[in-house]
Amino acid sequence: MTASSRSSAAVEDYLERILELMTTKGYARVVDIAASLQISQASVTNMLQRLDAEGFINYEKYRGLMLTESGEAVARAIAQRHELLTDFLTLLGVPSEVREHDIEGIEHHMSPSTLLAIESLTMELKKHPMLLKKIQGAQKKRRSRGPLRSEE
Amino acid sequence: MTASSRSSAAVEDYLERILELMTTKGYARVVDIAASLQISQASVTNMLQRLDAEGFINYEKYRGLMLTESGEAVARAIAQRHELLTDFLTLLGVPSEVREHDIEGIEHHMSPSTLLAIESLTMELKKHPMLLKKIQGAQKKRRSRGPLRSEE
DNA sequence: AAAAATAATTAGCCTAACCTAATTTTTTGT
DNA sequence: ACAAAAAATTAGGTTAGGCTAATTATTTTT
Ligand SMILES: [Mn+2]
Ligand SMILES: [Mn+2]
Ligand SMILES: [Mn+2]
Ligand SMILES: [Mn+2]
Repeated sequence: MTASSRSSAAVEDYLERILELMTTKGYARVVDIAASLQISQASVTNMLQRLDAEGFINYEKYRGLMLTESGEAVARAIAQRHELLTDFLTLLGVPSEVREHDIEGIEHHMSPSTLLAIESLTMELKKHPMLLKKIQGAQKKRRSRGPLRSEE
Repeated sequence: MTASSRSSAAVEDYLERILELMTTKGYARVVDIAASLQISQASVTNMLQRLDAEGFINYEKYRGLMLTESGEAVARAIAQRHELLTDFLTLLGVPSEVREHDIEGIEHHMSPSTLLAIESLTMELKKHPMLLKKIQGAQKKRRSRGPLRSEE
């Protein structure tokens, strides 16, 4: 922890994706990150310079990047948070595309307290499959009956 | 629904707060909105012009504003979404300050599917107080034992 | 060893949301 | 009715995080 402290949503998304690319492909070039985040290469270059300046990666022009110790730790925490949320919403039966889209947004706004609560809840729900069935059933019903609004 | 369609987080927060002020105080002046959102009056004026242009409010310079039919409908939906999340996280025992802070962020990133799932879950959880006790208990334990990290 | 293709960088713009300072309008107190 | 205070607006920034087009560096193909 050298300086700043609070990371933006964008920084978190970059770090998360870099770690994922490193893990799955073994490297994370500008062009890979750009494709994966659906962002221009120019924007990626720009952010990499910033991540380097903030000590999350070691970055050498044209030569590539490595996560620093600190950067990797942060990235792993971000990935874990994302996984917990995936776990939770999957359990509830949220369809995977919308689920992942929502998680990409909400993950940046969850404090440790809230995450802990959801973790406890997730663990408990896994022990009660009947309850989960009921919850999923309730959704189907309400989805088919009224699409939105009303009841006031 | 005149034109654009997707509202930003900022727009949603303004509409939500305007409705709340209207409800609790009977009016929402620039100065009230500014104080409530902790934002400068200049920024509020700016946003009000935009909300008027987008058809969410009727706004007359120096004279005040009213939510349009459409603006009020949107604001009510936003408020309801916020309430659902408050209900849910309260049930889980997330402390109120952190809870409200988190909700202010995440509420803008939840699709109808996810909200429906959480609504079903919340209803079900309310029927099982023992389960809630267990969840809250689990959090206390993990909070006191390891503050963060480790276990790998 | 070139030439061509691919990857990366730089330069210059853009927009959303904020801000402060200055100005104008409205409301309030005497 | 007028001065003072409060509220609102305008003018002119700033910052984050995107973009495209042009340029430069690296890698691959012939
Ligand atoms: Mn994300
Ligand atoms: Mn994520
Ligand atoms: Mn909010
Ligand atoms: Mn809210």
